[in-house]
Amino acid sequence: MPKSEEVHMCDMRGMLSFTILWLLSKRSMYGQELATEIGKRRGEKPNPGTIYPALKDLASHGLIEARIEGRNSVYRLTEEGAVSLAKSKEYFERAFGDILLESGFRALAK
Amino acid sequence: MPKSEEVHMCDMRGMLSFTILWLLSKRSMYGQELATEIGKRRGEKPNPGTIYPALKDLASHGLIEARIEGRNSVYRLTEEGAVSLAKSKEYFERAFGDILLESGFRALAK
DNA sequence: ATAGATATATCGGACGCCCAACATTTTTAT
DNA sequence: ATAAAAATGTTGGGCGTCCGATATATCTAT
Repeated sequence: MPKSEEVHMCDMRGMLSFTILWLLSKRSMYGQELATEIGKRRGEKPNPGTIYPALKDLASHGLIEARIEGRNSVYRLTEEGAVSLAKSKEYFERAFGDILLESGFRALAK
Repeated sequence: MPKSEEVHMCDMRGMLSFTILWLLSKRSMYGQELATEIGKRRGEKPNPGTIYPALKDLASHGLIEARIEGRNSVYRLTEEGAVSLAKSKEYFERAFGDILLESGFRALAK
């Protein structure tokens, strides 16, 4: 939460929450699914103590919503979450786009 | 500093330090130059209380080095810093590449 | 020489991420 | 029924980022 109020994310903190919102924009998932997906990107699966508080926080801000399904809490992106994600993506692209674009990565972007 | 020791960065924290290393890989700069450059990417220039501790920390880990020039401390990337940056870039590309690649951003990557 | 601008630096408090450890509940296998 | 596995959740401590406030030193005008 920078000074520009309404946007819950992101400064250079908030990358986990950003990733969660992005993943949920692809499809609804429950906690461990999310953790596994993040693990693929990071190399290591985040611990329960990392993922669940983040989900709780995002839900408390109305950016995601849970629906219980047996032993799973399946999360979906809310309208508000989609707006937040769009803004965060803008920020993210401006802040890191050129870093990502250089060198070997350019090839993948063809 | 994840569990994989030797790498000082990055998890999903460390984006500021990552950006600093990357900027210094382009050219040596002093603190306020770095802050201005980061400000272009972020929208707002980080405060002294953000930038200087980060520089101090990076220097204490041997990733950057200062040389005093009048009223400026000009920082340059060390060998060790270049190695750290390369690893961080790998991590970063794997963790966020596909997020950056989608939508409007793909056009810029031609 | 003095004033203002620029750069460096530290402090305190807040917050998001991170892990290891521990605890509980629910499903699945035996 | 009982054990194992899977998923959720909390706690405690540490770290990196972040800001606003405060302070000091150094250049640059006047």
